[in-house]
Amino acid sequence: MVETPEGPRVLVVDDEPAIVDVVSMALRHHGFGVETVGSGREALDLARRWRPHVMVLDVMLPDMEGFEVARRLSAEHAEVPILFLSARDAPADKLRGLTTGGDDYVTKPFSLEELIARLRNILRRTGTLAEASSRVTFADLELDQDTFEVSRGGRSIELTATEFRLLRYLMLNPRRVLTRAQLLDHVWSYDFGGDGRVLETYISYLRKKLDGDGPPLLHTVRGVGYSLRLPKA
Amino acid sequence: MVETPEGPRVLVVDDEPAIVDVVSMALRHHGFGVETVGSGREALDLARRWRPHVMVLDVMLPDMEGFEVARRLSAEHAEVPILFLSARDAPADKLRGLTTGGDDYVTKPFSLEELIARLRNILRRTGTLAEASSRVTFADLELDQDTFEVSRGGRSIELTATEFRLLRYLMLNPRRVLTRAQLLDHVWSYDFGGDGRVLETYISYLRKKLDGDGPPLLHTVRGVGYSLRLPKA
DNA sequence: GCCTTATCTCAGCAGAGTCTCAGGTTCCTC
DNA sequence: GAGGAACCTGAGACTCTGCTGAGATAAGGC
Repeated sequence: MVETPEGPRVLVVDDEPAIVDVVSMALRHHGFGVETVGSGREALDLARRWRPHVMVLDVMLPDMEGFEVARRLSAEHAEVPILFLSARDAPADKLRGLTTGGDDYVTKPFSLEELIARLRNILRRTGTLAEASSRVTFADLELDQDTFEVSRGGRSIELTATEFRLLRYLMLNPRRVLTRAQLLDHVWSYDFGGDGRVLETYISYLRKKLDGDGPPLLHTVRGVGYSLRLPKA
Repeated sequence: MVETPEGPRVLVVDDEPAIVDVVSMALRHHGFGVETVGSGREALDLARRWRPHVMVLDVMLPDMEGFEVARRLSAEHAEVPILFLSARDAPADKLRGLTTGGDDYVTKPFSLEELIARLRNILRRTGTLAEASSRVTFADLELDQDTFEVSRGGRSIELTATEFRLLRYLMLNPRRVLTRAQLLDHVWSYDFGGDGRVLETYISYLRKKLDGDGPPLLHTVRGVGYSLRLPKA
């Protein structure tokens, strides 16, 4: 009844259909096998039967807290690493202790880039994902997804959180032209409804910080989007 | 009752007959199997019975929003990747999030080239279209739809957005003579009402950029249109 | 609560891109 | 070869996109 997916199995648990939809679609697109449920009870049930590699779990569910789901699974020695989704005002003390286990959390609203990066992190730590490296490079650019360090030609560069997400997404898709919509979708939070011109502002910031010395790597493709590539010699 | 088509099955959903006609004709001509309906209810019905590989779906339908159609199919685990058609002034926040899931959108008025290119993209991503490459070649011409790079004989060529669409259409139909009307329809938006002589201007631009060195590939067929072919030796 | 930092909005500017037009050229028909 | 139609192309106008600095707003740290 439940098909066997190709990639790692992810169980998404949230009672908001909008969130479930956008998250599960993005994950499937990235090659994960996805199942979704809307309550703690169903989550427990499917976790036992389907044995997911990781869960994306809202902390506020209609029937019980997400932490309770985690506690019960742990009690029956059916541990699953969990990426918690929390509201912005969730009790910080509970989220704190999470990053020590194999678990992690993101606060709503989050960007899909963020979610997927953290999910991969968890799977890497638990050994499900072979790909061990958290470092991405392009030309003389280096970016480490664990330490959040970025450097160009050995010179360290300080980036803000948004700048980092933007650069990471570009570096994960080198040379490909990414449209405005793709960038806004992946780098900004899924419910970002504002002016698309933020993007231009951040491109400008990034350029100032990393194209300052050396040949420009961040190119505008007029009428389409942006792309990370080496200037032709 | 519904015939089995050769190519990928596309379900076109729009309540404007003009759009449905022009789109479905273009798709059939490109080897797609096409069915059309004019409302959300019919779309859901046919999607369940006919199992299309992809849907072209207007966001504004008489009985429900296109997003609602997508949501319902998703809810019953009958996901179909969707290319949304939206009015230019559609709420940006809803269109956001589409490029993440495997879905995509074009805003009206669109060019058929654009539509077909994005459709192919979706089918490539979902694995329906075997042809994995985003690169098109003809003679010593190369064109990459992901990076928007074009080169002739290894020498890189810079094209503007319109020049690129025009060349892509020609390269996807090598040796065939494309009429003025076909070119205007596919490369410009379907309701382009302006002077048909733009086409000549752009052909001229293209010639200057890519027939500069090497034998001319872009040929005029007087009274009919243009064609991409090797000059006979 | 205050200060700092990050994020987003806005508006003006510069310039690329698109389209129109007109004069010149090529090709075909008779 | 003359005439006309189709086509080519350079120049210019207009549009529209993208860049950037400055300020408003929100978030985070002390």
